[in-house]
Order: sequence, then structure tokens, then C-alpha cells
Amino acid sequence: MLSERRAGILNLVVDEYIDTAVPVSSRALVDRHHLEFSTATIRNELARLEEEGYITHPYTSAGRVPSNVGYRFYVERLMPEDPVTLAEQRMSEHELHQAAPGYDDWLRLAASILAAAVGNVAVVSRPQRSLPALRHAQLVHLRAGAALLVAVLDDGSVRQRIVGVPEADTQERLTERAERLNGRCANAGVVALRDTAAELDDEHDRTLTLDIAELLAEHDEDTELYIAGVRPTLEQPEFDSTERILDAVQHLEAYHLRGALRATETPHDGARILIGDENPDEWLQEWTVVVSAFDGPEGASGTVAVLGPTRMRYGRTIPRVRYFSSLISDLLQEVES
Amino acid sequence: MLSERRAGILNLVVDEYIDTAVPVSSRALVDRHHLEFSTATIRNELARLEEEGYITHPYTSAGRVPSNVGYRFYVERLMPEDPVTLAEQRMSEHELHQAAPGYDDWLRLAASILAAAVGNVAVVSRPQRSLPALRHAQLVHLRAGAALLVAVLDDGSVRQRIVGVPEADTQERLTERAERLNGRCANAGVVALRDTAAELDDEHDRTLTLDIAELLAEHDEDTELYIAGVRPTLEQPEFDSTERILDAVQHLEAYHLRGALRATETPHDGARILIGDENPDEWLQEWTVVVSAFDGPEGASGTVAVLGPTRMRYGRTIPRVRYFSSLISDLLQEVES
DNA sequence: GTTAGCACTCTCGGCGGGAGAGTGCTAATC
DNA sequence: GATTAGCACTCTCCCGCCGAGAGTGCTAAC
Repeated sequence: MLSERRAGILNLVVDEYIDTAVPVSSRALVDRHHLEFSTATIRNELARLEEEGYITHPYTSAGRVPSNVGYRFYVERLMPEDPVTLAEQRMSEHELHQAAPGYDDWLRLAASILAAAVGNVAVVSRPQRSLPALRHAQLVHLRAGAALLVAVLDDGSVRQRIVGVPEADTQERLTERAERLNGRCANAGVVALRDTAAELDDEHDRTLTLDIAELLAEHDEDTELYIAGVRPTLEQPEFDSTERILDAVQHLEAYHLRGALRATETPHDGARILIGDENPDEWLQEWTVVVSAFDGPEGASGTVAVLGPTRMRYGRTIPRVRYFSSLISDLLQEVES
Repeated sequence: MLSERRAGILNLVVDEYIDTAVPVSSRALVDRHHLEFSTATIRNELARLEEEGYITHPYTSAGRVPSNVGYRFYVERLMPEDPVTLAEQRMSEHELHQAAPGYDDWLRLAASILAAAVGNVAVVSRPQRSLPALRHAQLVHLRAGAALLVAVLDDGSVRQRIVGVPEADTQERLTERAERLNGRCANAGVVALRDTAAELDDEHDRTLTLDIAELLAEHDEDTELYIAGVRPTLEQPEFDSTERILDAVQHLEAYHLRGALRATETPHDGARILIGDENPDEWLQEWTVVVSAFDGPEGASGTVAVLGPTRMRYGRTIPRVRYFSSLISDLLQEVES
């Protein structure tokens, strides 16, 4: 369907456009790549490529711009990968080890290094288990009748909520109560907790157990996300009007990104690539998302993603998303001193 | 210094400019407020006001715009307050009670209601004690040799970090170890923890105690902030160029706002107002910040703030910041069922 | 199949100029 | 002395125009 030569030309068009953000002309192709054909020949081929849907025209007499189909073909067949060099790997690892050990700083830093490496928005999510269990619950006295319920889950995440408790309960009583619950509920999942609750006689213990179950259930509603690289992305030429910028800013918030990332099932080894209208979300129609999952401790898993305009340096981005995905896995697995 | 009449005119200029964002002309003042003087007279007065520094000129033949001094005078002497009506109060309280009880949802929602009410950026910080003490520490096994240290502080905040532990420690051993530490360190502050650490013989217990002390100390580095209303603010006419928007977006992140809010000591009753160059931060030179503190449980305190361009509806914003400040205090004090 | 040549199209930036909005000043008026 | 009418002057804003330039598509020749 797509002749060898035409594929080669498509390759050049995409490369050139990614690089310059300017619609590419037949002249530019011939001159910059020393093609052995004249601009007229190239023009004929470009016209064919356009017929076949790989590229388009912003207006009659402008250069060519890749279509989503064009990008897709490019990514699957043409794109030269720009692998992560050893030096780069060492740099990244070094930077990561500067941070205080702990999810927060590591993941935040990882997002920011990745964003800088690819020049687009990078998002890293905190790893979670899909069916988490309770590791330890605790009650902190706030005032008569109210306490803060803190639940530590087996993926290391912490959730909390304010709950009602007997007016008479002091901190000591609350601690006892919590210990009692821990004895019964340690390592229980949502279902087990609900079952346990049904068997309890003490009313407060029962509501508390149900509260804990709810905390486990609401779980991935608010996965923590670490986002970096918004500014450089919005400085790219696709964001020329204030409206576009504001729309993007609005959507690049944790709240919206959670939705966008949840919608994609994600490979743990490679990276999934969604170009333009391949994205389910309305607002991502002109974005490309490159996303990969990584493994945390105890079977938890998180997500690394890069988002940018469809005109993205795929050859650079994809290997880096893959690399960071496994880098983070390793980091979290690795024994710390 | 400022005659009665001139003050009145200044008042009108500020009101008008806040409302329309257009430099106000003598004609506009006379027509829209049915003044009993001619435009020429008003022009003379405007010239005087300009000499005295209360207003300026963008260019020779444009209308007048209030200066920072003008806004300051307006806020202190002229501004008609637009009090929070009972209906509005009921609405806000009602909306807040929709949320699941717990700091997260409450404060997030409070920020968003406040932002909508004033049409600018609203920021609410999670209450913290200035000198927090440990309430309970806990160790969660991650893998041989590493565990997650979770510390619950007496202001209800939770901090965590990954720490090294003896390779042989199972979850049970870790729990014992944590209990031992809790026995020794309950309700200890940073200083007490460091003292305790010095006395401990077991090396791991000692480093753990020091880790906890560090967690308490790094404390307000990462106060959680709830931010709302960015989009409507950036749609205002002062943000016409993409650069301004990007700068604002960059600074309206939690990281930068923490810095800005930390720099202001804040009254617990009224509200503090910083107009334009009264702000210490470079990037806030064209912003106004209205900020107030609220009280959380156990002597913790948090912050409510509104940020917007100096052309802000002060009469509406200030009472609402005050109101939300006390509303949140009440909410957190109030006994929940 | 390739290419030179050329007419045609569309964008972009600069320029000019008129309309409009306001001011500042002066001189007359109350 | 305060107020006001009148008027010249200034500056912005918007619109339309035009020419340069960049590209294409097509045709006819190689």
C-alpha cells in the first residue's frame, strides 16, 4: 500500500515537523536531506500520501503536517529510537539518590527528571494495590466525641477521616479500641472487614470497622500524582492562544489526570501510546499520551506517563518512559541502607 | 490632606475600575453617578488625586487607574463592605456538610466555595501545630531491611519516610519495636526526641528516633494546600498575554504558595491585606493577597487566603475571607456525630 | 517516471489613516 | 475662588490594503 519511497518521505516529513513545528514543504525536504529527486517529484508523492491519509494541509498552499494516522505509522514502523544512554541513566539514578528516601520525594523527583528529559509533561502515580488490605488502624483524639481515624494500608498508603466516637473516650481508651480492631482486622480487605463488622456487638466498633472498609474502598479515588513539566509544554507553539493554555492548565490537574490515566490499561513492560483521537477523553484529542506501569512493593503498581502535543519527539519519549518505569520499579524494590 | 470631595471621587474611581477593568474617564464618572459637577471639574480633581499619588495614567489621554496607594486608602477608609448574607452562609455551610468529614474534603471544598464566591484564587492550608509532638509511630514492613516509618503527629497530620531496619525484622518485630518507641516517645517534641535518642543503647532504635525527630522538624516544608479558582482568575483581563498566564500558573502551585503564605504573619481574627508592592515576593507585585488564620484542634492553626490582581473586589473578598476563616474553625471544633 | 516552468493561492507583516476617547489648558462665568 | 464651556492635542485601536514570500498543483516536455 505504502511504497518504500513514500514511507521514507513520510518519515522525513514527520521528523522535520516534530523538529520545527512548521508545516514542511517539498523544498525543505529536498534541500535539507539532499534528496536525489526534484521538488516536483516529492510534491507528487506528498499528494499521494495526503490521499492515503498520512498527512494533511492546513490550507491550500502551506506545507504538509502529519495526521494522527501518519504519526501512528511513524511510531510503529519508521521512528528511529533514541535510546537512553548509559551516561544519561547514571545521571538520572544519581539525581534520584539525592532525594530523601520515601515515596514522596522519589516520585516527585522522577517526574521532574523525566519531564526535563522529554520536554513535556510527566506524571508519576504513587503505587497502589488494586485490592488493598488494612495493615494498621489508629485513632487520634481530636475533641470529645470526635477522633481522627488513620489507616495504614499494606501498600504503604495512608488514609484518614474524622469519625464520631463515644464522648467519654479518652486517648487511652481510643488506643485500646484501635488495638482491639487491629487484632480482629489486621490484613483484612474490604470484604473481610464488612463481614467482621456484621459480627461485632459493640456499636462503635462496628461503625469504625465499616469506616475503615469505606476508606479501603474509596482507595483509588485519590491516588497521589506527581506532575512536572507543565510550563515548558505550554510554551510550545501549539499553545498560542490564551484559551488553549487555560484549557490545558485546567486539565493538567491531578483531578483530571487521574481520570485520564485510569481509563488506560497499561502494559508493565513496554509503553502504551495513544495518539490524538485514539484517546478516549475529549480534551486529549490533540494530545499524545505515552504510559507505562511499574511495580511497587507487595504487588502494588503505579503509572508513569508523558503527555504532550501529538507533535512529540516519540523516538526520545518512548524509550525514556520505559526506562523510568523500570528504574522506579528497581528503586522501590532495592534494599536501602 | 484629602478633601472630602476628592475622597469621594477616589472611591468612585476605584469602584468603577474594579467593576469594568477599563481606565475610568471623567465623563464616565459624571454620567454613571449623576454627579452635580461638570466633567471639567472632575478632571481638575482627578489631576489633584494623581499629584497626590492615589491614581495614575497608563498614557497621556487615557482614563485613570488606581495606584497601590489608592487601593490602600480605599480599603482602609472608603470601601463599602459587602457582608456575607445569612442565605449565603447557610448555602456555604450546607455545601460543606455534604462532604465526607475529614480534613481533605472539607478544606478542599472550602477553598472551592470561597473561590467561587470571590471570583479569584482561594487557598486553604491544612492546620498544623507550630511545634508538633509525636502521637504515634508505626513501622510497616516493605521488604527485608526496609520499612515505611509512619508518624502521626498531635495535630493529626501524618508524615512518612522509608527507613532502614535490621534485615531480620519481620512485621511482628517491627511492631514491637514501634511499640517500644511509642512508650518512650509519646507526646515528645523534636527536642525531647533528640534527647531520648541520645540515651538509647539499641542502634536501630536510636536512628529511628532521630528519623522521627527529623520528620517533626521538616514539618511545615510541605503543609498541604488546597487551591481553587485558578481558571476564572486567569481569565481576567490582566492576564492577556500567554507569558503572564504561564508565570501565574507556575507561581500558583503549592510549592510557591507555601513560600508566599509562610512569609506573612497572619491575624487570627481579621484579615491581613497585602496590595501589590506591599507583598514581599517578587512575583506578587501585581497581586493582592487577603489572608487570615483559623484555629484547628489542639492549638493547631491553618490559613485561608484569596489571591487576585490588585483590581479585586475588596468589599466582597475581605468579609468572605474572614467568614471562611471562622467557619472552618467552627467546623473543626464542632462535635461531629 | 521525472522534471522544469508557471500560474495561482494563501499567509504574514508592515503601513497608514481615520475614528474615537480623553485629557489639559485657557478664558469666560457664577 | 470655584466652576465650566470650548477646543486643541494626544494616544490607542481597529480596519483595510498591499506587497513579499512561500508553496502548491498542473501541464507539458524530457
